[in-house]
Amino acid sequence: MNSMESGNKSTTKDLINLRARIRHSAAHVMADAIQRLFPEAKFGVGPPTDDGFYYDLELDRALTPNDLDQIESLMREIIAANHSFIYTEHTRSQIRSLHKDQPYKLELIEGLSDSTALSTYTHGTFTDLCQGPHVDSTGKIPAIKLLSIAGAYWRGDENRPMLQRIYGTAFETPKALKIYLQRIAEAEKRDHRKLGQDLNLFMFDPIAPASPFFLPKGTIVYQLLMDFVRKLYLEYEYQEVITPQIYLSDLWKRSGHYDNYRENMYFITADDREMGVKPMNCPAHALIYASQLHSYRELPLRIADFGRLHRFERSGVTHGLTRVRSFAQDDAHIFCTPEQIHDEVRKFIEMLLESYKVFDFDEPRVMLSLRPQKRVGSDSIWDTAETALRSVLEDSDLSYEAVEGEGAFYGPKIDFFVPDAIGREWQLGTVQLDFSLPESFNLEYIGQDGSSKRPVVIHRAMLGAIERFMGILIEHYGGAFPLWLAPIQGTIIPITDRNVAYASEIRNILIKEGLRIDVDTRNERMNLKIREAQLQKIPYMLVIGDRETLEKTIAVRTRNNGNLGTMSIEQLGLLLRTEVISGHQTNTS
RNA sequence: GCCCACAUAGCUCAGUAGGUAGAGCACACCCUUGGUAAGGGUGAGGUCGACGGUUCAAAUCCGUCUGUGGGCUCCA
Repeated sequence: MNSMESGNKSTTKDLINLRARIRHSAAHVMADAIQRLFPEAKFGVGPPTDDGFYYDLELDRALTPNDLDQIESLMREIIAANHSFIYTEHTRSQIRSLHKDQPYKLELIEGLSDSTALSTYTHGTFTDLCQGPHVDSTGKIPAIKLLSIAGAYWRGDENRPMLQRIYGTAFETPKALKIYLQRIAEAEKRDHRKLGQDLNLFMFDPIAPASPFFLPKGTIVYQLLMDFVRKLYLEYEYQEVITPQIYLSDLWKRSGHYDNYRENMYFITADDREMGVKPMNCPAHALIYASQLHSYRELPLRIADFGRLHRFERSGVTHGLTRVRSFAQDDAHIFCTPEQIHDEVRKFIEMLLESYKVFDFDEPRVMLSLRPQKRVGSDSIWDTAETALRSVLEDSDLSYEAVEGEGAFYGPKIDFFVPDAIGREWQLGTVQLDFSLPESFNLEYIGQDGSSKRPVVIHRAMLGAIERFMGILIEHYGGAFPLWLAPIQGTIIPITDRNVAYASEIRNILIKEGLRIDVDTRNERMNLKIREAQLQKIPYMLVIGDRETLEKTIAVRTRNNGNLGTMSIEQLGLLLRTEVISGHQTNTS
C-alpha cells in the first residue's frame, strides 16, 4: 500500500503481479524446506496474500520459533541453488499418485473439475499441486522473511482439523522487505492498546473481560466524540433518547434476537423471569415509536441513542478497544415511509462522508451486503430492501462492491470502510434497512388517505462503536490527537516556583475560554516537564519563567518541536480557539 | 470456541543446572530553583495470575482454570 502508491496504474499492477509470483514461489520453497526437515508433514494450501504468503500443514508436534529459523535458513539455501520452476500437466490418476501421501492435496484434487488443467510445479526435488504462476527459478526470490506460526482450520471450517500455518513474506528487493518490516514496527508503536496505557486513556481488568474502563483522559475524548455527533444530530434533525439496559426476554423473542442472536447475549433471571441485557437499541426504539400514534406528517422520525450495549463475544475474538463486550454506538433508527428511504439513506451518507473528513480519513470503501442464509422476512421484502439500497448507491458518486450473504438477519446493509494513516482498513459506519422490525412490533403511521400504513426502519451508525472508533483514531493519529480532541490541550510549565502564581493566573484565563489546560507545578526541571509533555503528546507547552512573568507573556512550544516564541495571553487564546474550531468543523457547520 | 505462545513491583523487563526475588522508570522524602526532550541522594514497594500436583524444597517441573497476545472461525 505504501511503496505502491508511486508510479502509474500499469506499473502498480505489474508490481502486484510480480509480488504474487515471488510470494507464491516462496511458499513452495518453504514447503520444500519443511518437507526436508519434517518428511511426515501433510500439506494444505500455500497461497500468496496481500502482504506475503503462508502454507498450512499438519505435523504431530507444534512448531516453535526456533523451527522457523531453521526453515528460513534452509529456504535461503534452496533459493541460492536457483532451481527452475517447471510446469507439468497430468492426468487425474497421475496427479493422485504423485500426492498419494498427502491427504489434503488429494481432497483438493477431488475438488478440481476436469475442465481445468491438473498441473504441478516442480523445483529441484519438490513437486506441488499448483496452477502457478511462479518466477522462473528459486533464485528469483530476492528477499524473504518468516513471520509467525498460527493455527488455521482446514478449508476455513471450524469443524475440520486445525492445521499449523506459517506466515512469511517476500519482496522484489531486500529494501522493499525492509520498508515493509519497518511499517509493521510503526504499526506496533501506534497500537492503541499500548498508547491507551501510556497516555492514560483507558484500562482493562480481568474481572470484566474485554470491557474497557475509560480513565479521565479517555473519557474526555469519548465525550468529545459524542458531542461531535450530537452537533450533527441537531443539524440533521435527530432526537436523542435514553432507554433501559435490561428487558424481559419477551422483547427479544418478539424482535427475533432470541432466535437469531441469543448466543451473543447476556441473560439474567430476577423474580423468576428471564431478562436479556440489550445488545442493540432497535427494539427499545420500536417500543418508543409504538407508544404513540404517528401521522405521515411526522415522518421521518430519527431516534438516536448512545445506550450501552453488551454482546458476548467468543473468547479469542476480542481485541483492545476494537472488539469489546461492552460498548456504545452512535446509533440511531429512522422510521420513515418506503418513499423516504432513498432520501434518508442519501442524507445519512452525506453526514457520514462529512464527518470522516474531519478525522482526516480518506474516502471510504463501500460494501453492499445482501441477504444471508439465516434471516427473517419474506423474499419479496428482501427484494424491495436490496433494490432501495442499490439505487441510492447508483445515484451517488461512490463506487461499491455488492456481496451476497453478508447482510444482517433483518435486512441488507451498506458498510463503510476507511484506511487509517498507515494503510490499514477499518469498518466504521453502517446503514441497514429493516422491514421486519416494523412487522414484529406492529408499527404504523396514518397515511394521507387516513389509513394505517407500515413504516420502514433504517438502522444507522456513523462512527460505529465509540470504543472501536476511538481505538482506530488513536492508531490513526499515533496518539497525537488534534487540538480539539486532545484530553489536555496545553500544559503550563513554570520554570521555578516563583512563576507558579502567574502560571495559575494564565491557566484560569484559558480554562474560562473553554480550553483544557494543566499546570505542572512539580519541583522538577523544565527539561523534564517538557520531555514528559512531549511523551504525553500534549499539543502545546506553555513555558513561563521570570521573563514571561515580568512581561506578562507566554513562551509557546508545540509538540512538533515548534518553538513559536513568546506571545500575549490574548494572542495565545486566539491561536488555540481558532485551531480548536477549525479542527472539527464540518462542511455545513 | 479452536491452535500456539505468554502472565515476575504501578510500567518496561531480568531472573534455564528447583534452594523462600532483581534493575530502570514511576512513587515518597531530602537536596537542587534549573530557559525548551531525563539534576542528585535516600526510601518504600512483589504470598512471581489462581488453584492443585511432584519434591526435603517450586517464580522455575507437571496439570487445570483465568486473562492477554498472534492467528483461524465468528463479527448482529
